[in-house]
Amino acid sequence: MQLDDVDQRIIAALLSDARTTYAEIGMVVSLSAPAVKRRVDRLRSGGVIKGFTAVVDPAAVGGGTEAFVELFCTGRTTPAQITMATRRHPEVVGAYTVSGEADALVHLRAADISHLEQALERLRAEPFITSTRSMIVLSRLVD
Amino acid sequence: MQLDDVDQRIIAALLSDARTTYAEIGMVVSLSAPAVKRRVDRLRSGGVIKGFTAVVDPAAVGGGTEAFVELFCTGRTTPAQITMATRRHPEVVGAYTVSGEADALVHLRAADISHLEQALERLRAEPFITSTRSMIVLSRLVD
DNA sequence: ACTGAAAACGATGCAAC
DNA sequence: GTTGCATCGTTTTCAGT
Repeated sequence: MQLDDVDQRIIAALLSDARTTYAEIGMVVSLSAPAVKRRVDRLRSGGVIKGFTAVVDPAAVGGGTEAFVELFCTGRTTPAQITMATRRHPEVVGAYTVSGEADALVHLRAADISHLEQALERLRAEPFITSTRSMIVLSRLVD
Repeated sequence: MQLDDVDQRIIAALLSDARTTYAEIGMVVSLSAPAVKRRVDRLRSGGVIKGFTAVVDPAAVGGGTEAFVELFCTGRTTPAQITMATRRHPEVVGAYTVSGEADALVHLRAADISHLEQALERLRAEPFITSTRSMIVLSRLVD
């Protein structure tokens, strides 16, 4: 999908505040509110904008303890398998297949250390996982 | 800050769609629109809701190639130093101090491999970094 | 916390460039 | 093909109860 400069600026506006009104965005990009809405609609149906969400403090909503876990899997493990498995665990907020020693990297978010330990234990019980290496997040510097 | 069950459901509604109208949320949680707005205002000023943002396809906006980089730092490196340094690089979308072998984990997002390589090179030039270990993201399974 | 009114916003059709 | 204007229905917001 083709994005011109106006689209980029509309996206930038929505990234910084998804509840900005179309008229307000229009002021910035020199377009009328309906024109902005049409572009946003096009961006949404084109898959560029997937949706709008709130940015919530993880600590306030029971996700104050995080970890990144490297997964080492058996030879014939497919990405689809890892996807299915990780989706079953509500603590998983991100999962990626990666190059390097590990096969996958999983981002976990739990209420506290014991919850994290429990989630990790559950994750490690997946049959295709041979071993894991955990990095517990001590502090979030950038996000 | 104290969150009751209604607050949680309001947050859940806004997480799934930040542009949901207060009236619509009110239908779900059995409250009038003004009552919902007052709670959202309270959650915002209380820091639970930090803002609202669009969910954009990274590939469409010049961030289709990602990597997680483990940072190994010199003995007297402070988290503040790492924060300052990583903030200077626009490709850094996340940075965390972690337990384990590495001192920090940095999440990079670049347009393509060569852009990623360039960003990594720039990052590695930071004086307090002794070495790095990169995991290039092959596919995003969950996010 | 609800109700009601005024102002602002969102959505759609139609004409124009 | 995209924009702008006008319109109508809805939503937000602030008062008062």
